[in-house]
Amino acid sequence: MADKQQLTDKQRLTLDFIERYIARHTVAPKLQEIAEGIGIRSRGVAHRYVQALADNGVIALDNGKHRGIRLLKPNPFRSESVLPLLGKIAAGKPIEAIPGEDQIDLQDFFGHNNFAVRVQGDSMIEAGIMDGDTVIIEFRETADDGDIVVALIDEAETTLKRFKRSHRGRYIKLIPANKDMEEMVYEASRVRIQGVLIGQLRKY
Amino acid sequence: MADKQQLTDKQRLTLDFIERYIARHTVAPKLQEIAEGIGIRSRGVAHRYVQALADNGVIALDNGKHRGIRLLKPNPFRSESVLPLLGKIAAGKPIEAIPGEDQIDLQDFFGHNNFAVRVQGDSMIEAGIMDGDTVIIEFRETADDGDIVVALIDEAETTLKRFKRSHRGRYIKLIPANKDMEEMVYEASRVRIQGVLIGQLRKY
DNA sequence: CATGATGAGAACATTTTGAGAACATAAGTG
DNA sequence: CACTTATGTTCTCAAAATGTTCTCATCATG
Repeated sequence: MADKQQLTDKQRLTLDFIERYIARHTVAPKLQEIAEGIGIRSRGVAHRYVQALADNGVIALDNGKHRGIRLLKPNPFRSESVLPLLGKIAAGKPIEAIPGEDQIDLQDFFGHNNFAVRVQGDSMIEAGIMDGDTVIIEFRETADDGDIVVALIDEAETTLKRFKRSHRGRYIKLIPANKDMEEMVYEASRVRIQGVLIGQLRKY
Repeated sequence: MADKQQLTDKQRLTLDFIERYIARHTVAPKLQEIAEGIGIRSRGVAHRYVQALADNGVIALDNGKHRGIRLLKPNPFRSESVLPLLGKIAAGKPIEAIPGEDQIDLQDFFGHNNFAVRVQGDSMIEAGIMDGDTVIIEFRETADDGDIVVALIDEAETTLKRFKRSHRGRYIKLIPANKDMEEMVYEASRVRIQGVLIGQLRKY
């Protein structure tokens, strides 16, 4: 039985790179990308390693096709959309799994009408949305009072604010979450909703 | 040819464009629009990609009809950990795919040693971490000064604070991000790092 | 010295991509 | 309806990108 143990260092590095690449991109890498990924320049050499892995039985090649590498074993780097949720912090005990609430699922973030926008500025800082954060927006043309929306004003300026109707819908208030800034009121016709905030995330 | 094939790069790009277009306009794009959207000039080439997608079964064509493309499946090729990042929203225009558009990849959140914790309390509110947020923690036993860590104090109490050594490492400061709260200093032996903050997210 | 792992890169084969002409049909207009 | 225009479809020609195979070279090791 062919085994990973029999691989040379570079072959293992190559396999590792391929697995990570697929986990990240969902498609296999090109030979050129593999070469760069393992620190060499030659496509030919990369191909030699790939061929060795195929001979070894850990991958299969779709002969001649671009990106024609398939993994034959489960990918240890595969992407998940759930994370273990280990309970509440500052609760006085070491962190432990809490029965009944055991996973956080980010599937909501990846709906088909969703997109991400990088936030600029501090206008929503009291809502915990800081400069540089990424917000997840669901594409919609309408919003309810209290929603945080991406609004296009006068077809010119885009902004992230809390949404509120006034004067029976003839006017729209866009309310920042920052006490140094003032809310703005526009005629409804000047404001177009581009999407509604459904999530926020930040990387450190 | 109706078999399930791997899509080529351009085919995937085409599918991606079509899905985004439909999400925004509710109708399918014309071939000319697809061509421009994926950066080519030839309607014929765009048609070739569309035909390939139809052969692959991810879309269906209303033969000959204008805008006669229907989506058949949720896109299995867009990674579940990737979202389009529309960065700057083009002034004066509806949100559109921007050439050179980037992606936000949540792959980082799903590492093997990561877990999620629900935050209780306001001790880190000035760092934009609010009550009810979920933080992503990488399991580690050590931290650098300035990291935000999950710390276990006296094997009894768990807390999320900014980490700082003092007195050459004999003491450890745990610093809240809330001016109403005070930083706390412990002997190093009383504090055990459980993990380091690498991300934060919130659902609305 | 013989051997094996490694790397560069040339040369070639095949796949993938692009342009655009030509035609057929759908959609719009009077 | 007749007519025009726009759009979808099919085709050929070509270029670019990628996979494959090869030779040559270096280095370490026994």
